[in-house]
Amino acid sequence: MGVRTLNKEIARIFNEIADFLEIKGELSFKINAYRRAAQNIENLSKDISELFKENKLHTIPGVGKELAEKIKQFIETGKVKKHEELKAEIPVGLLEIMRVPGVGPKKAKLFYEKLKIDSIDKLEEAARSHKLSTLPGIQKKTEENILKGIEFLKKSSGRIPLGRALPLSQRIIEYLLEKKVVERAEACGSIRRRKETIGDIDILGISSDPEKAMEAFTKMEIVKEVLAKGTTKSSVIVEDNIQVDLRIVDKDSFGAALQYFTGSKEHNIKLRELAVKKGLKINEYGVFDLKTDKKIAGKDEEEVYKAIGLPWIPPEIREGGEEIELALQGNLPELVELKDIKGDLHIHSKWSDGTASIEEIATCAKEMGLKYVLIADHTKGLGVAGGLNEEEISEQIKEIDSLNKKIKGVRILKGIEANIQNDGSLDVSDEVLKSLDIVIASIHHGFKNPPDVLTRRMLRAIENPYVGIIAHPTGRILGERDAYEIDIDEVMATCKKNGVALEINAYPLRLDLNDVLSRRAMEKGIMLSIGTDAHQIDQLAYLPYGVYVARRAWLRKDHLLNCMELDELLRYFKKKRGN
DNA sequence: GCCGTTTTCGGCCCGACTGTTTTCAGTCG
Repeated sequence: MGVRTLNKEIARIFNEIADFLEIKGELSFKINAYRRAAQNIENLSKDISELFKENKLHTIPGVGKELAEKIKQFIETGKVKKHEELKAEIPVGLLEIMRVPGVGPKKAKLFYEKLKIDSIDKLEEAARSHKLSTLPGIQKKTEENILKGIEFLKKSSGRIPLGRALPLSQRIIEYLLEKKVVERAEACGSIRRRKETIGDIDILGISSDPEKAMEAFTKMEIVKEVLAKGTTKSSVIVEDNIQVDLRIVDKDSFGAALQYFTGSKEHNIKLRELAVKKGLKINEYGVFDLKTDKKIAGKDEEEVYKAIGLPWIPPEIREGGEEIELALQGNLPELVELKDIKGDLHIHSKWSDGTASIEEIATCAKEMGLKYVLIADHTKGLGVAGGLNEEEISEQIKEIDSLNKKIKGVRILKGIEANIQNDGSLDVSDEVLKSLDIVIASIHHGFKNPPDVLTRRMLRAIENPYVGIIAHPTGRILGERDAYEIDIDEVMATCKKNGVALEINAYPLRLDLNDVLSRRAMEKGIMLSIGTDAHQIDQLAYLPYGVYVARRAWLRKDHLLNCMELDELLRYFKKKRGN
């Protein structure tokens, strides 16, 4: 199996084992052990097979003797014995049923044992014909809720990309502020942690009149359905079946609530364990002394972390990995910030399939406070995108030279997004590549090549001395296309050897490399490069999404090409080419 | 199933809401 999915696959199997064990009514601690290990494996920056080879599986938090054995089984045979046994014992349909909101392991088991329900269709049929309410503890209301839950599940498109959820949450917050029904509001949950996809939108607010806030929130134009409307909490469904929750808390508890609702769950559990050791208790209202029950913090987040002896931890790295241990030692890295970014290193103009002129791009970038932009249009191998031939590239270079004389304060860099062909060569001659400041190369076709062919193509491109950056290295598009099956570790090793950078493509549906792989690249000493891949002028605004990935990958500014000053950047690539 | 300057055995994070009850289990975040 290609390394790209191994960590995820093992995490998925452990989560599934946990689901099965829940149905069996196993001890919750055992179930949580599987879930904790799954979470840690998914966040692991290293490929798990590497740890296996080095006999270091036990260094993964939450992995002991038993789970290490199961990981070994999977790596060696592609299966986990216990998982297979559980699958034979319990129909997988029960896991599907548990995805219906309101149905957990207990109800799934009850429905299966009493009514032989092992699919969502059968569940729907049984609820409609009121067979469910013949069971103990189930009445009309539960049947109705289950039907609603099934409806929701069918309509919902799964997780929403951050690029959609974040702006939506910001619009809702602006609206609440404008209506003056909240004094302050923040999106929390995975939006605040800037995860690439979001389940639902959680907003936390302070208000002197919570009921008025609830009224305004549930009456928003975009609301399609009100799920619940209480005095301090309401839930609504807006366009595209996205659920939005608003909670109002006291000013004195805002920090504690923000911390609590930002998560992640794993991070919060570790935090609370640490608090208990210090004789404290954390909940969404504050930090309390266990003995006296006296509240000692809660107003803001800094205070909450400080109360348990920690510095404030950036939301992007609150995943329950090693951030708490490092914070305790005072060794948290200084994560890169948007203000550290000096340029956008991947932009298309109307010379190929973009819509903006180079002048418009440069002017906009200057307004954004950027010092440089890399124009990287497609090349002739990508006919559908109006890719440029050598002659056109030379003409574009002339235009950029003259624009650079005209526009001051921002430097337009000459680049190209060369197409990596089937044999790994580029569709542009070295002679032309030589005349450019920075060359990007990427794969745009033949994704389904066998993994070794794809990998070889990529390696050859990286070895081209003029190539500086590999764009969208895994080719995944959220909700549309999985990453291609390249051997990413071999790609990284070759990048390292040749001084080639890997891109964090900031286009919200790409975010490629993702957070986990960007971190792995950084740990291997590879430079990363943020590019918006903008095809329209307003898409230059995607730059922050690249920074979010970088922060989730624990990058500092010295890990990113974009944080170099212009002359430093140019020197870097001159040196790489050997002149 | 994991884990250890209190412990190699006995702990393991916290609270709200809902629907069903009549004190609570199940579900969720």
